[in-house]
Amino acid sequence: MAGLREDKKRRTRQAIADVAMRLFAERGFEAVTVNEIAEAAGVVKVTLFKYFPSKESLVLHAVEENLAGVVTARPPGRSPLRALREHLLAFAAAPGVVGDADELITRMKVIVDSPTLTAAVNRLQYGSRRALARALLPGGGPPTPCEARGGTSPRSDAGQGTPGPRPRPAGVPGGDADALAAELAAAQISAAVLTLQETFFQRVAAGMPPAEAGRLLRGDVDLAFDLLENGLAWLGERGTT
Amino acid sequence: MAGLREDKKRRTRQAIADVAMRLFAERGFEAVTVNEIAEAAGVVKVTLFKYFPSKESLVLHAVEENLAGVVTARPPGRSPLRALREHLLAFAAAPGVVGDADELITRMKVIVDSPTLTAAVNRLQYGSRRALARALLPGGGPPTPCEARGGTSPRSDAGQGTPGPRPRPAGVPGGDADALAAELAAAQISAAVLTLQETFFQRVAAGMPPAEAGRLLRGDVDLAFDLLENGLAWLGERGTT
DNA sequence: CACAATAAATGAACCGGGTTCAGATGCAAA
DNA sequence: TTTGCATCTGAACCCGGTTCATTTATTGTG
Repeated sequence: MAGLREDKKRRTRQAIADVAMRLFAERGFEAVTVNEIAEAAGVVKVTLFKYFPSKESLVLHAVEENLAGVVTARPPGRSPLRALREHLLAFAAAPGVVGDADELITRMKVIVDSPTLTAAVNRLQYGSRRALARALLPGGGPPTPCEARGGTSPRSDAGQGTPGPRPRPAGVPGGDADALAAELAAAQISAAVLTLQETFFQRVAAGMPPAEAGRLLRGDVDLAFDLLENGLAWLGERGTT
Repeated sequence: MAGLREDKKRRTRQAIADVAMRLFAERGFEAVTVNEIAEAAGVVKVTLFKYFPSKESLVLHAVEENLAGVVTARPPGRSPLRALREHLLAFAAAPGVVGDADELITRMKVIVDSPTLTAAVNRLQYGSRRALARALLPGGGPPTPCEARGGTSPRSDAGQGTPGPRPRPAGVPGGDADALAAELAAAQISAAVLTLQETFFQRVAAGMPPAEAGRLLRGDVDLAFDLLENGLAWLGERGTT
């Protein structure tokens, strides 16, 4: 109970992560081998892999967004998009919530500078995207308080403009069209969020203080969600042409 | 010119690719080692890697979409979204354009069944997305008839004028908002296209004949691009929710 | 306090993807 | 035929990651 053991484990884990970040910051992610990290941390490779499942996880262990949770946990009556927008705005208001600023900066620098890590971030996003798709489906969000029952049935063609997934593909059961629409929406949303993250990361990695980057992020979030809500029809008539 | 050498190279390459696909189809991508492939193809590992840069490229050597090209090559007056939609519809009309159907089916089965390969497809999409972002920027598409500026690099223009989307984030130079809007649009578009590809892949991998899958794809493309153009505002009022 | 039971760390071998290098082989032009 | 060059080969190597048997603690119990 005293946790003399637990404590040592915690400290070992922290030591590994710290020395890894230090080496990555000095020489770049790809130029450091896990053996070096382990040796510098006073352990052996196999021990390192007992604490972290992969080399990438040494950097990304804390970097994960779960959009699906935000959607399923939203208060009743709030649209998924609005919930997500507010979630991101909240993050923008307090970007340094985890760890201190300097460490955040170096971490983002390391990520942005390493193709392996950016690819890994992409991969994480892929997972969160599929979860989001399920959360967007009526039956998908398990413990959602609102919304009792959802037929696989159609959406109400709510008048204005050209709303949602209108023309049901012929010959496909309704559920499939719904599922595809949810998948497409999730893909668009998480792609937009990833882009916001990247922009934020790059600003911070370039030396901008997190608070300032957060302020800029606020505007970017609004831009992104306006695009998501209103569509890209403007793409035809760009200003300068 | 006779190319006795070239010919042998071509046949060797084809032999490697063929035997690799056969083994992958039999036992799955991850369960086959490159050594096995090389041996079965009558070469050695090093030779294999001279023909294909990676194990993944044995499957994905032909699978690549270039959306940026479609956008920059569009006829004048056509919006990028319309050009892309028509490009995908054209593909849907003739899905078996490359290779024969059976080979297409097994290849997609292999891809869909392998997490490594789906991740690789994702990674490819990341590349094409950044190219698309550049193509969507006014100065980005080099051979665009209109606005043939010789702008070398992205960052040059301090353009003024109303950006596509409405509210310019305060305190941000115009070029950045434009760039971000292009990046966001590209992210949304290529995410949607990837989703369409995945749906198509999965249908074909499940045994649906490519022509039939193409027919379904047509409806999906329209759904996806309607969503892209008109936005996701409908997400709030899902039908029977 | 001593003594198991248990958890964790170690070293060393192994695997698979990918690269490097010196040397063998063989087409091709002179 | 000779020379030159591209290609193939074998074998060693690197790195991320895993397996396994063994050792070294820590903890809970008699």
